[in-house]
Amino acid sequence: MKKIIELIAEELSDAFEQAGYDKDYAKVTLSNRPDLCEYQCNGALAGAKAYKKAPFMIAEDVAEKLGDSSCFEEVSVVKPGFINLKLRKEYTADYLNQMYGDENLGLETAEEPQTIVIDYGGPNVAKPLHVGHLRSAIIGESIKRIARKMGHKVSGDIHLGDWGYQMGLIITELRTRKPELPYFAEDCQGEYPKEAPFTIGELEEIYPTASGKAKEDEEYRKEALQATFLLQNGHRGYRAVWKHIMNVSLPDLEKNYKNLNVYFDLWKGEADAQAYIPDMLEWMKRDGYAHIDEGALVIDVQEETDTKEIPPCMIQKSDGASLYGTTDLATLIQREQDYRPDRIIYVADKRQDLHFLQVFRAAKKTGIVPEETDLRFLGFGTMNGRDGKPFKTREGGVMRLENLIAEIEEEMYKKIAQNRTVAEEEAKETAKIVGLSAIKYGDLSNQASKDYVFDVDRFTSFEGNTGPYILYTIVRIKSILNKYQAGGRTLEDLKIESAHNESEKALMLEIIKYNEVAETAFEELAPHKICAFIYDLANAFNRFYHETKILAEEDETRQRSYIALLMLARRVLETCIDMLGFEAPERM
RNA sequence: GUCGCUAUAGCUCAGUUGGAUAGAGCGACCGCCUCCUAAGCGGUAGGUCGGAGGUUCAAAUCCUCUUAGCGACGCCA
Repeated sequence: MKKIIELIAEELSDAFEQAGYDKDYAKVTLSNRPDLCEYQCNGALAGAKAYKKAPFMIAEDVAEKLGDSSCFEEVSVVKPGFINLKLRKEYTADYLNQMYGDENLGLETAEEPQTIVIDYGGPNVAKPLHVGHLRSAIIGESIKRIARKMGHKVSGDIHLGDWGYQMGLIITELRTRKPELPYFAEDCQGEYPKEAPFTIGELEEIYPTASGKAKEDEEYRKEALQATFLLQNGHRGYRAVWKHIMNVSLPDLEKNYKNLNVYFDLWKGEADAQAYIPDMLEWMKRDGYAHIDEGALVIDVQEETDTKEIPPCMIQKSDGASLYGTTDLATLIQREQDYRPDRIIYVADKRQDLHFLQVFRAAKKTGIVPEETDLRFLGFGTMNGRDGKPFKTREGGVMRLENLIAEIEEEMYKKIAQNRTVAEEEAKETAKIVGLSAIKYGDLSNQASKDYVFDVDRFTSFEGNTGPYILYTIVRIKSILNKYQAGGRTLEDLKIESAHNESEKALMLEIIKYNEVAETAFEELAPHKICAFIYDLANAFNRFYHETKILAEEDETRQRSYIALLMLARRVLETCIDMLGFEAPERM
């Protein structure tokens, strides 16, 4: 379905042309004066200069041609030259009925679906997830769902940190504790045990211990670096330990992400890119893309139009080891081979901006990625505490993600228990669902690129612009629909009538924006626009709800129209929160 | 030092890509439950859009300068 704003713009285009003006001026926007109109066109103001004519006159010429349009109930021309438009109620109702009948709610999916890889999450294996991982997971998951809703072929790739120094640290610590293990015997040729020599709990303790030791003890650090080197160069025993670490760690990561309603299609990591590195380096050198500078192998990425100096992309350290950029480029080779993506979106901390600029340029320059491929970096800001500084525990440490989630759930549980008398089991389950909405909505309702303040009290509140408020609205709708059906009535063959009152019309005008909002959110990779939309929609619904007795309505046709409108509102809301990555409970 | 980002109500944030009277929520104050979930709804107060210039019929939005905060700047990821 065409967007409502397009349909209006088409009417205006025709009118501008008929009146003898360029139709490029017929741009329509949502009204910023809802007291005066619903939609507006400011084209007459813009065209005044070109036609050397008072904007008011242009507006009147256009308005005259709009006179017999079936869209508008009212077309008025105001002061300098605004064209103010009000939709006919029948026209709005008709559009809503079309939405109602469309399983995609009027959203036009991409005519040529793109293959998109979204690189997000980025946890380090063997290290517990902490709040620093939250934004990437939440934003990436939402972008993935939005892109998918738009009809694209999307793969979410977790891009594990599974090949670095932390692996060497763990191996070293394990070796210190249990030197007798076969992995550390130089001459072991046989099979290694299938069972891992540690549990996830131990693993999570081993890493910080080793990391701490390495900072204190230079010898230990060297040993860990050596272990890292050996692992990366095929040491049999270390590879086996690495495999164990992966086997123990991945299910735990999967479980934690599942708690966040985050699911990856691809569990690739840095280790998977290693195979491509030697050839890549060879090729870079042979074809003259890379050269040695200060002992390191680098690719120049400076461009003439740059206003500042862009340091080269480094792909090999002077000691021969690879780095971040190396792995990212090698990963691009792998993705190019496996998926030939039209677009790759990286969701990571905005401080990595320069790094990705370097990698993208290097990838394009060397032909690793074709020129037309859209490499996009979506950088997000820091999650701060209420003091405006990076989020910490009360003790000042890094907050583990599990603890944060548990804290929110606990908070939600208290509120639910306070307000409703439901069974323990259900209250717990609901607290989980509502708590997740609080965390995710709290994050996503801000522009991703900005820092934001994570305020537990505010996010878990049912008042104002929060996830719980949105869910509460959906639950209200569900409740009415359930009661309606309980009366033995069906939800079949419903039809939306023209609005019967102001608040109903306002609700309709909100619902109607859905397809445009979804499209914009995708184009701009901006989940916060969906949040703003559903908040407005929830407000409009709650006002309508407050003023309209639905179940007590005696006129059956009218009641069925209300019910249809509710169904539609509910579908739009649920589709939207699904794009944000959470869901609504049955009751709360 | 160079470059980038940010600055909007007491607090937390929007602002439809240059348009009319800059909007929400929270907090404060005032109303509304015999009625589908009051976890709701309505209202009042609260602003020199960091500052100064400029472009334009029109600037929170574009340009220049400036102040403050944060961040990035070759061998970490």
